[in-house]
Amino acid sequence: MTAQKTNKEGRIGAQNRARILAAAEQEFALHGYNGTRLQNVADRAQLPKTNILYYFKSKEGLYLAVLEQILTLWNSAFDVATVDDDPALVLANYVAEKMEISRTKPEASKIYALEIINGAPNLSKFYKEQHVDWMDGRVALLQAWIDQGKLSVKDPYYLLFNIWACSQHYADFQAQIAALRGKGMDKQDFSDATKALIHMILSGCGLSVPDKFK
Amino acid sequence: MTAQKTNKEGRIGAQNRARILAAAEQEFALHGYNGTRLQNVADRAQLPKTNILYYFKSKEGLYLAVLEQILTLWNSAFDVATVDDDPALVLANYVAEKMEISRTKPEASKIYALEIINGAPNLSKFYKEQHVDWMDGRVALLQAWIDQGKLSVKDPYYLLFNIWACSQHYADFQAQIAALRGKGMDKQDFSDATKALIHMILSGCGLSVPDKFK
DNA sequence: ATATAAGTTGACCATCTGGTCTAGTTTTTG
DNA sequence: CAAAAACTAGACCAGATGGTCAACTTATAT
Repeated sequence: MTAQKTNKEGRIGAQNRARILAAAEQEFALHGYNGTRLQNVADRAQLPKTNILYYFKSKEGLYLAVLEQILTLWNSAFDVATVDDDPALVLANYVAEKMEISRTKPEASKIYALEIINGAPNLSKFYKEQHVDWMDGRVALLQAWIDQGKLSVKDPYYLLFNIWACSQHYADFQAQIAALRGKGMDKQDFSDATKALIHMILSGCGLSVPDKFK
Repeated sequence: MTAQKTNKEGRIGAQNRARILAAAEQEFALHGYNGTRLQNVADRAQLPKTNILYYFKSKEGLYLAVLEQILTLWNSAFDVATVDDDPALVLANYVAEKMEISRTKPEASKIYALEIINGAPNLSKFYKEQHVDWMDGRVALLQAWIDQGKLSVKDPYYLLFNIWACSQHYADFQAQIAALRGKGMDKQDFSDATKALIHMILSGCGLSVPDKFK
């Protein structure tokens, strides 16, 4: 071997990639995959369109990169909770985390929603299997709490679905929410909505709300 | 004036319109507005593409017709509930209605969700105003129940948002739900999910579940 | 310093797709 | 039975858009 391969990506490259990814996230969230124009992504990133194709092989490649970045957001303390933890605290924290993502990263939530609504054609088999494994583990944990009499729900699946549904709704449907309320949700509104949601979820499980979330 | 204008639409026309609308609903739900090809709608409706443009002036016209049809689904007994009605019964019925729509008309829910996620660019000003009026009225009703001590929630808005979020989730995210459960939701599963949701919603409001929904 | 890799850029193309045009056929109506 | 309206349908086009190409400039490493 002769000269060692350089890092294959200079500082400029890393910076531009990030710029493009951020711009693409906005555009995909706003217009969906098919509605997004590479030219618009380029304009938003203030780079010529050709550069996007230089860094990402194709529109699909760009989308997959955005999607991959989004999936890392889903990580949570709930992932590693055990049967010895307090269900009320764990669930309340999980809801609060989810709501915080909806507040700070609504674009990510929207892109994910669009992907699922369209039948998840671009989520890798690997991710799907991993997600099923995660779900199995969390359902088992919830079931253990149920068996211990710490949690009162019939089916753990529906509990998780409802948590996701409500928390993501505040990101995905923000246009409707703002229209119906007459104003957008500010930080305080999110705090109130989070408390309301935690109250509802925990009440439904026969748990009382920890002071921290009252 | 000479001959009176005929009905402007024969029997064939009405039938074809319905066929096209049904096909378009499927396609729009599956691929979104931009991802939908008129040719695919035509194939699904088993009609030549040109016919679609004949009955609906343009792709946008077709989409608007589909959307309009969908909005009529949203009508509910809750719309006309009064302060003298029983909150538990009214809310439980409302949730059950919403879940039934998710079960029987998931495409409609998906198209609506796609529309809102993208900022509701095609919902008419008229519809939006009407929706705000509806919301104001329903919020007032909920507030009246709260004032009477029949209902225990801090903010009626979040209650309604959470009801919509959960019920629509079972339609919009059916791909994810089926993947995580290992099988799709059948009628019995929907019945269970509906009971779980009603239990959660009513618990969160300090209401007990009517026998009918247990 | 200079060679090599990384990054930039405008010109250009192939294809796809919504929509038009025209010419015809069927249905309805008086 | 005509005449008019409703409906069918293939051929075709204009514009948009993802993507390629080749030439160029800048950065990096020895």
